[in-house]
Amino acid sequence: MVQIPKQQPAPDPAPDAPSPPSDPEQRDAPHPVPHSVPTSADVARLAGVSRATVSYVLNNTSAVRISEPTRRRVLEAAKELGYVPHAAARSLRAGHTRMVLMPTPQIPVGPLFSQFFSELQWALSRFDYTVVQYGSLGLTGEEAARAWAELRPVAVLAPDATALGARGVAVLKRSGAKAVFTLGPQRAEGAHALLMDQRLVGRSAAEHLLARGRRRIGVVVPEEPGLEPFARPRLDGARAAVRGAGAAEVTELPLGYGEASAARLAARWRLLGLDAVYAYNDEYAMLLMRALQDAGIRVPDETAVVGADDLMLGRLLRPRLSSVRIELPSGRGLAELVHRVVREPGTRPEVHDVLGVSVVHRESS
Amino acid sequence: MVQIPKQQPAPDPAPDAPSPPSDPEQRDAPHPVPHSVPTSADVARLAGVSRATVSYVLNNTSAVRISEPTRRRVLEAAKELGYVPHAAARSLRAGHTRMVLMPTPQIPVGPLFSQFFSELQWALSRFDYTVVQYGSLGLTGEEAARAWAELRPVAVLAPDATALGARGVAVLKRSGAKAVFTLGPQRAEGAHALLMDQRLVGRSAAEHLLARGRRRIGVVVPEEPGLEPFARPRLDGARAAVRGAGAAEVTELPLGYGEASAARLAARWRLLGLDAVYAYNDEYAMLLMRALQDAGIRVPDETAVVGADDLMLGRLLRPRLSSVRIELPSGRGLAELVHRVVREPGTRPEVHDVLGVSVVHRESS
DNA sequence: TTGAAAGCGGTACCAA
DNA sequence: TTGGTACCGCTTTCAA
Repeated sequence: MVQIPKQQPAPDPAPDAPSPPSDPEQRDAPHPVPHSVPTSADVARLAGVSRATVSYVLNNTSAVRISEPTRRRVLEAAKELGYVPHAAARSLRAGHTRMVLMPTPQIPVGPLFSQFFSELQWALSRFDYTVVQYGSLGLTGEEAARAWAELRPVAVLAPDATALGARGVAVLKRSGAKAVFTLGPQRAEGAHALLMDQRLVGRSAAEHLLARGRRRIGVVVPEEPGLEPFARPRLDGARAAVRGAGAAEVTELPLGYGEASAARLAARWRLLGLDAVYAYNDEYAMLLMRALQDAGIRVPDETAVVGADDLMLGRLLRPRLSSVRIELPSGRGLAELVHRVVREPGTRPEVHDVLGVSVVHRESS
Repeated sequence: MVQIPKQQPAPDPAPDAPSPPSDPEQRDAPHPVPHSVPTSADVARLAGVSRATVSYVLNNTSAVRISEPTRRRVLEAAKELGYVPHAAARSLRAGHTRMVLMPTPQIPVGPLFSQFFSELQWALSRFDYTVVQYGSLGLTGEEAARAWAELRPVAVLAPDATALGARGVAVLKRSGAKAVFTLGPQRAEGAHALLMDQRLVGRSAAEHLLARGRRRIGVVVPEEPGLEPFARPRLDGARAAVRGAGAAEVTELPLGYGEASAARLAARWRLLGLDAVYAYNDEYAMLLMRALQDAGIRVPDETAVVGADDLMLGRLLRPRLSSVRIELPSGRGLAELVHRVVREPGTRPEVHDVLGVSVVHRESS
């Protein structure tokens, strides 16, 4: 094992002596003194100035000019003590934060969304916002909202699987949030929405299959819980597309993410009498396509297969997997939108339809 | 395009107006006021009690018994106002937080780590910690540490691609962090480490190939930046394994994540004279294996292929992909460790080697 | 150019 | 059982 060099906790540098008689259990500390955290008062003391001056210097307050020598003394003192301002104290005083809170999505996100989120984060930080992801873990809409509201974020971007309801939105707004957005397949009353209408995905896939002359279309619905907010609308979208086309129909196909489940489905495939399948996304599509082939079903001759997300890996199977390519909005655009709403909190909630879809036709369909 | 129901922003369902009958100088508000955020003082006023009492009731303070009628009045007032406590104020007063800060990893994480993280988050919340992911975006170790320290987290779990140095660790500790962990392939002076030694992965893969009688082993190193902290040690691990075996050698193979790059590599494959390749992870392995097959190289006869991460998708190719299965520690275990260190901040930094690896032999090797 | 002091929203001690 | 009040760390008038 690696050797850990010994570590001696620095002795309390500022003995805080002037503590009034009222400093009882502060002394409960055992041996290795927990070394109290330096405050701006400590910096002031060390630099021989007032706390006000420290604040002026450290914030480059433009309304006040501090002499160069003083400035330098303060800066040195701060560095010497390793002073770091206390964000909570600051925002308490300021009466607002620059925090954009984004509850952690409950379901594992793919590379597409990761990329989008990372871009968004970067763009928001250009506007001087601090992006924080907060795990809410199984709290219902309103409870979750209350937990988030305690942090007094200036904006909340909620992946709406959390089912933030109208109530939740209200809680957040009352707590001072200037902008509340949902971000996903559903929307919430009172909140702005970046609506990612998953029906478009299913619709697009189904239309593609119809255009290829297929009529009896299966739609895979993952059995994994948590995927439902995505899977259900995709199925609905496919249904809607087919409804417009005469003599075509949709069959719902539950499928678990594993070879066994796929094999089971493939085994009864011919009984289903389908000539095409849209398989939720590329992973399920790859899984199913392989199982079909193993069961002797010819793709795409007997059954066409199409997935979604246009993963690179889908191109590696033979036949290459057709897929619905999904495009999310630019993080930059969303950041600007958030910024605008924050500055004009009055604006009525808008719904932005942000999902771009297009079919990438390859060999499987 | 699916029609988005034309959006009429529902008239504010709760017309904020009806401030309760008893609401004294709250009336300073002009028109449809931005309606200032209710504080515990507002609750106290509405309930006709002191702020202290409000605090007692809302926190179920056990040292103090509040009469049932008072209790109820306070609770009602709080609900009526939609009161949510201000976390910053609370922690300012308390002198500490229960926040566990986890800087967002810079590189996209796979399902393995996502799962681990989600479990960890859940387990920490059982200990009443609040897990927060904070995007630091391109700050160097010490700057990043300062930014994190402003939040005064009680613990920091840093995916160490952020290169949190000894300095960064010191900054965090001075700011009051009781536990600082790195979490990944490297470690930092002064911090506890959950060392995920990636060399094990490469070593394991190479040993497997050697055991299968292969001698001239290629190791794929992704060209994507950001993967280096993982890729480099994996390569080193493979080198180390081979060094022990006589007459074997390792060839480094840069590869970009795309078919073109893979095809290029495959085209010159026979010139390389390799009889096996360990391809960083399953995605790169799948990519390369397909390219090799397309170039007429027989897998595993001519060249054995092994990946890592044991993705489900790897089982769908033919031959099925052999892979190094990686096991991360249980989130529960780590949560307990964090909790322990928080309670005993004196404990010297320990290095825990947490990566479990095992080869899953399938058909590609 | 600098300092004194009020106060942001809670909590917890002490008195009533 | 309740209320008064002194803080926590920081910013920002207002005076000096």
